[in-house]
Amino acid sequence: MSRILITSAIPYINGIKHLGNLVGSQLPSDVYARYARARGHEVMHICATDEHGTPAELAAAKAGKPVAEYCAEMWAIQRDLAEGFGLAWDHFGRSSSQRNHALTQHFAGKLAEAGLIEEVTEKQVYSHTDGRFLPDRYIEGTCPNCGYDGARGDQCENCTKQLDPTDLINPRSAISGSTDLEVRETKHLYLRQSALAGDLEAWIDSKKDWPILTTSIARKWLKDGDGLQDRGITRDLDWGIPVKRGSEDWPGMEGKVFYVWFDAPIEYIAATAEWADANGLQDADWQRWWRTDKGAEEVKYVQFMGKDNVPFHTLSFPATIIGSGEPWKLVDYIKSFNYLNYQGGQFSTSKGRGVFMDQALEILSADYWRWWLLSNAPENNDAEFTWEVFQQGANKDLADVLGNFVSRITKFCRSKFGEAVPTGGTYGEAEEAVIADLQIRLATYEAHMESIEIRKAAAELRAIWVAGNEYLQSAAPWAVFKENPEQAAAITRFALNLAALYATLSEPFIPFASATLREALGSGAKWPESIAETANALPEGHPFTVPENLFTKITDEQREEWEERFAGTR
RNA sequence: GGGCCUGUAGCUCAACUGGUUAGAGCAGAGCGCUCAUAACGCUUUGGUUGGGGGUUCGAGUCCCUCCGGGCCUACCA
Repeated sequence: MSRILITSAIPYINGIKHLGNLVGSQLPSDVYARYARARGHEVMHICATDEHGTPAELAAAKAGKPVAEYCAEMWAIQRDLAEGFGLAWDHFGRSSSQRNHALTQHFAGKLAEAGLIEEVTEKQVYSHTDGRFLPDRYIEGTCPNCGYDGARGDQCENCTKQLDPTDLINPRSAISGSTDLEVRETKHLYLRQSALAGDLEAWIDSKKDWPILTTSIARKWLKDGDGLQDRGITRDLDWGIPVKRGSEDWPGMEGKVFYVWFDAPIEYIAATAEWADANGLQDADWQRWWRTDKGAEEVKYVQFMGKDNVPFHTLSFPATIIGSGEPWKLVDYIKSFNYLNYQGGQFSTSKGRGVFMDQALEILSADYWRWWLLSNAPENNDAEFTWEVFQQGANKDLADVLGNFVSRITKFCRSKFGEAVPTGGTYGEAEEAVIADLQIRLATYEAHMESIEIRKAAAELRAIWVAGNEYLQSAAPWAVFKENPEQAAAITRFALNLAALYATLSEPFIPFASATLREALGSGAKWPESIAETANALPEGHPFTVPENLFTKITDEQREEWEERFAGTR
């Protein structure tokens, strides 16, 4: 048994996440964490909200609330939705926590000591009307290249030309529309990532088994143009972590905060400290996950994220860790995901396009979403959600293959033998063959889970479900019963034990249905050492109840209604 | 513009470092079963692997080129 630290990319605070966000990090990390726990590993599964930055301030302003209050409310909403989806992390933290304040300031101090922080005076656009500096993206105007009026300060969406805000003709604030702008000088801290480029490249090169999506993005940033660029790690904002050197003030940086991408990944560590605090534990209890001098050397650390997050996790955060000169844990494996598209376009938070977590739970229970999203996870390519494919997949896999298997065997048993595992008869060749087949499939399933091949694991799990229907069909206890009730009893007993096995094996993907099934059968959750031993896990005479149908089918009427309902914007 | 990924049956995807007649699931067709959520099982029809060229004894896999889709490009996060 080993110790596995698992983090999911932390969702931004400014709204409810859509299914694309969910399948890109939180859902696969949950499957992996549940699997690792089931196998008996000691697991720390961490997530949090990412709360700082301009969009959070704007969203709070739009909601008419102080930003701290807004974030607290949104954190609670996201926590509840995560619970609704069965996302079982050990702690769901907040990047605005005191723990993260202290750690972020600590890292900045260490980086400064190591000579990796540079102070740079630069010019930035300030909006008098908005009372704030504007990020390049929040400045709009006419593109000097193509004349498009909606060009942003970083790039023109129309002609794709890279721009500088001062290039724009008639620049205005994208927030208020105000043209009362001025260019001001402001001082910021830069992390000298360029000085660490060699270390980072060697480290990336040593990761032979990482997804190509992960390493190719990292290499692109390392090699492109002049190589890895230094990165500004401070901003002129109110909401954020005040810039300090450890616990000391930082002269000249008063009133500034750290950039959200500097403090967000540090929250993985801070959230683990928050976990210790919340559970009345000591610093040593979280440090054994994160400090290689305090036990974390033996920890396997796995991160889950969408591809847009990869540069920060392969380069910026490791630069912070390595640059600190302290023995912090570096990630061992980064699992990255492509995007899930919605009905031929993109999911979009800003445009309200697609299905959002709260809406998804309103219309169906979490397992439908978990199963379909995970068995179609965008691992090697962007994937596509359409209502028709979703309906087909969920109905076939969950209702017909798994749900109906449980239904047919429990109801058959009830009608012929009553609601207890029947006694009599013995297992023979047919059962041995199923055991042998499932033993191989189990090994394949475990191998896919361990290499975090989510789609393949799901396909193998489905094949394990199918084996139950195949067995029943060929063993035909309903026919055998007429001639040889003892033999029919053995067949039924074997099939009931398969159902119990399925409850255990399916738990990482569909925890709610798995729990329902375990409760109905009165079965345990212990991961099987061998299939043979599970064939009698439910002993003769063991009472059970027939569960409600685990999954009802999505009807054509429902599908059409939802297709209509979610066609526009929320 | 640059970089990366990608194009395989009607649909969604497989195919370890190039190696025998390119495989699954869904959808379609036929048969069977009647325990079950009109569910299940068996059989079966679908592919010049986007086009063209090249390397090789051998190419879905490597190279060139053309066509299509997607992402990233560092101050949204």
